[in-house]
Amino acid sequence: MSDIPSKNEDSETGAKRRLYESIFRDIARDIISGKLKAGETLPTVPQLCERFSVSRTVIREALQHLGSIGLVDVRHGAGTFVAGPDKWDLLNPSLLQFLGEIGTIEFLIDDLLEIRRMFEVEAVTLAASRATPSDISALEELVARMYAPDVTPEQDVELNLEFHSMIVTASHNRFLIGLREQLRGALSVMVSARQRAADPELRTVSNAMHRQILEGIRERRPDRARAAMEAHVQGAERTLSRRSRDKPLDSL
Amino acid sequence: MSDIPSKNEDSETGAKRRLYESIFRDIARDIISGKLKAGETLPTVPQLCERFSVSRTVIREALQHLGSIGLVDVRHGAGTFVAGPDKWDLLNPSLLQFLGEIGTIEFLIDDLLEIRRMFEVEAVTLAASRATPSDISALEELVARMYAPDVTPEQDVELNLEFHSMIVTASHNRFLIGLREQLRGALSVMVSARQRAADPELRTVSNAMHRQILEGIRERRPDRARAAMEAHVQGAERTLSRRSRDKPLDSL
DNA sequence: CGATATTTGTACGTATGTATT
DNA sequence: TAATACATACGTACAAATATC
Repeated sequence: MSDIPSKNEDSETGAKRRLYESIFRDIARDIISGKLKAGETLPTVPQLCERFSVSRTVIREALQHLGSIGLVDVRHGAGTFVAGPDKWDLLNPSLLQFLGEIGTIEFLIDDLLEIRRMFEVEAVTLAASRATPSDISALEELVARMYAPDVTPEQDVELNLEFHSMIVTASHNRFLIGLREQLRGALSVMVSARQRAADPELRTVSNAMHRQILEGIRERRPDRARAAMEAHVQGAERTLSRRSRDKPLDSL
Repeated sequence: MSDIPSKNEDSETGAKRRLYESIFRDIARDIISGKLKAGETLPTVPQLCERFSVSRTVIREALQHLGSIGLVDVRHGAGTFVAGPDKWDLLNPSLLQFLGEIGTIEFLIDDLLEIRRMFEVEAVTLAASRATPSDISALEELVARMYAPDVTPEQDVELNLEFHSMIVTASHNRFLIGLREQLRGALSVMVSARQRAADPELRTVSNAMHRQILEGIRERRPDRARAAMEAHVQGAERTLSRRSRDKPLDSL
């Protein structure tokens, strides 16, 4: 035991702290990419220990995480089995991130757009009847920043996510706020995808809509805020939806 | 080491398998009940090891779980701090169960009703445009069972939850289905509460509404299904809401 | 500011229990 | 029944973050 680094770092990606993570990612990759097929069994825990040169503790942790997002089914006494896509927990941010990195999320786009529409529209309806003065001034400040001329595309994505996040906060529904955390990864994937797919001029249109939404909230007119949000989300649907199109978007 | 039972069982409740669970529950109880106040520090890990006579592994697991539902904040190098209610993860089923057992969930009822309304209404709208013949026949069979004269209150709760669960399945939106799992605990709490609070005659009214919802789905009329679900959920809101009432419900 | 003590984090190896085959 | 495989818990060692003097 002499050449073990004092800090666990991946030489390529840098910044990896937990040993189980790289193992988790390795196996997850193989499952998502289809290299490991549903129903197959993984090697036994001692075999995995040897292959990855780690202790049972680490392998157990990796398998637990894989199990918690539905990629494998660990059965006491029997073995660890690869699970099919229907068992995957699509709400899990790390799984979504993998799907974005490795495979494709195209097959989820329409489901995502739907859930986004209902979530955002309901949130803004509540926000328009409940936002506090401090909620509103925070939103105003954010919208002002969106209008700045020197906003980079990355910043624009960030500001967009922040805008929608603030509206959920302003809904003052604690479950909605909890669900926002669950959906954060999914929404993030979509906002980025839209920006890649859309015209550069989109930002002007989008900002105008943000302002309308804000007006609806500020004037405490839930119907107006709701309608503005519906229009806004429909814009994303037009850009990204696969269901309502004949031709596929190859820019996605 | 002679009188240690070969299986970890709680003599009272029976069926407890993991050592960390009882510790987790002990501490969670003290936090939810207010015995431990926000900002206080828990004993150090070695102290907890001694107090509960278990190893670090077990204490660590208990603290991790407490942290994952937001009851404590474990800070590397500093200690473990009790978190305030605003940090609690209300979507977590075990936390909700605790709140039901120990404290009260009254303060959450209105938030719950709102989230339920939006969730159910949107789900049924999608279901009405997408339900497959097998979805529909499963719903029909379930509604028929609801009309049986000898349904116990417990069965009625179960059938209700199953009805709503099936509608989500029939929406064929994979994220909605994922969220259903997240919300299952919360919805369950509410359906039970309603049954306790409502008139016995409610079941007749409620069943009629279930039938209307089913009709809307079967006829592929999203608007009709949506309206029926809205009426149905408003019934629950009338029974349970605290926001729209002057007098508190003492039957809750 | 720096040295030191305290506290949590990670990983190891091992022993034993329990479910499945 | 026996063999296999996962599950739980223990104790230890060292690393890393924080607090304190």
